[in-house]
Amino acid sequence: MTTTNNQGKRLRADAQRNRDRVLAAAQELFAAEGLAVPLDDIARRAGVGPGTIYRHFPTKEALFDAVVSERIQRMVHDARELAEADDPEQAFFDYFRQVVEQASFNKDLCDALGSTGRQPKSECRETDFDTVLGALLERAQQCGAVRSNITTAELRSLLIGCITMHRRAAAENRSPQEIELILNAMRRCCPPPRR
Amino acid sequence: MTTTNNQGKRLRADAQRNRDRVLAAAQELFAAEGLAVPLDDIARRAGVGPGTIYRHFPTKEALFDAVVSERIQRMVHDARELAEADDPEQAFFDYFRQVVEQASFNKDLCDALGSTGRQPKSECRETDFDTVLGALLERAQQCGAVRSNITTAELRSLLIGCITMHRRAAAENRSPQEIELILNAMRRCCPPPRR
DNA sequence: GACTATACGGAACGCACGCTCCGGTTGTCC
DNA sequence: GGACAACCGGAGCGTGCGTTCCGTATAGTC
Repeated sequence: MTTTNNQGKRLRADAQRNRDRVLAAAQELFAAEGLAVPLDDIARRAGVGPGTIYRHFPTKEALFDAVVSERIQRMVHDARELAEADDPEQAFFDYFRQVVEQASFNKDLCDALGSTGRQPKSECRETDFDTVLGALLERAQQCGAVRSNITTAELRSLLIGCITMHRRAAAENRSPQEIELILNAMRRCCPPPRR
Repeated sequence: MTTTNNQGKRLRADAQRNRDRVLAAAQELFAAEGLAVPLDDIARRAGVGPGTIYRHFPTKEALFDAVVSERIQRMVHDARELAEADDPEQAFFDYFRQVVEQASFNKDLCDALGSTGRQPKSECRETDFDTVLGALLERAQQCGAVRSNITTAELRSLLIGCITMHRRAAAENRSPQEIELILNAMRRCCPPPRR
């Protein structure tokens, strides 16, 4: 993706190249370690000095937001596609599972979705995320697949809880069966026996 | 509680008093802010210099462990009492709710229970905690109140997930209804409608 | 009241990390 | 190919925090 500087002009070729490298390194390291990773590590991984990062992003948090925003945007895109699927039930549960798994392997998403305090830039992306999540939920509820007394706020909370559990299960090398329990609990009524 | 120094002798009166003050301040601040609170803050709150803390605890983490261990020990004690209650079902669910609520208001417990990496000293306390949790679970399962296909590891994961959700609900000023959903899901079969 | 081991406070050290600054380099345009 | 603007690397600054050190104060003992 080509980028423009603050005067609206195209970036010089080397600047664009370095910017891409920084973003790639940041994606990798933020995913692995979350916001806690030192900026110098990102610079080293990108083969770049720390100053170069600040040429492109005013602050470490801005870089983090850029990375997270893009990831969330991709998830929102997936949700929009699923929102038109034939089977609202499967769309809902597939998406839930998908987000849990993705966030479980991306510590940056955990940090971003989990924080109740707001990020400056990714806020709008998160609002989008809540919107599409609500849309998937509503459709699944209307067709009777999901309990009608679950709100979007509760769903998001359940999502974050499941992410926590999934990470925990992964750390303990066991399959996250307890998440199935919760998925079944969200269904309309009497879930079938679990195993 | 009177304490002895490393040679087994009783502490001097002022040392004992300061130690108590440090512990009290640490309990307060760790509960509010978790492990992240600066040690100098604890010292100031205790009306003591930083050096004094190090006279009693070799490291900040040791102080944290002391605080958390005591809190966990109290929870273990509660569980042991409940393990002999007449109604295993109520004992189980009461305890679950109680732990969730307590951890929700004590960030130090979140940090300790939530971390998959091990603490050096509180480890044994946590093992105790797993043991009593398992005992409560088993009794509730044997009397048919709780699904038989839930393991202790899964229960603990559910517990931590619920703590996450409870904190989130509290931050959003709503009642954590999604936790009731999970509690009902743990019951043997068809839960009654939620509201 | 004097003596000594014990304990205290707080200044200071070391380190990690976010961020800035500047002398040198490189792309771009004519 | 030369000139200029854009860009780069990395040394270094400021800050916050865990931890240590040492001159001073005080509890316990005779």
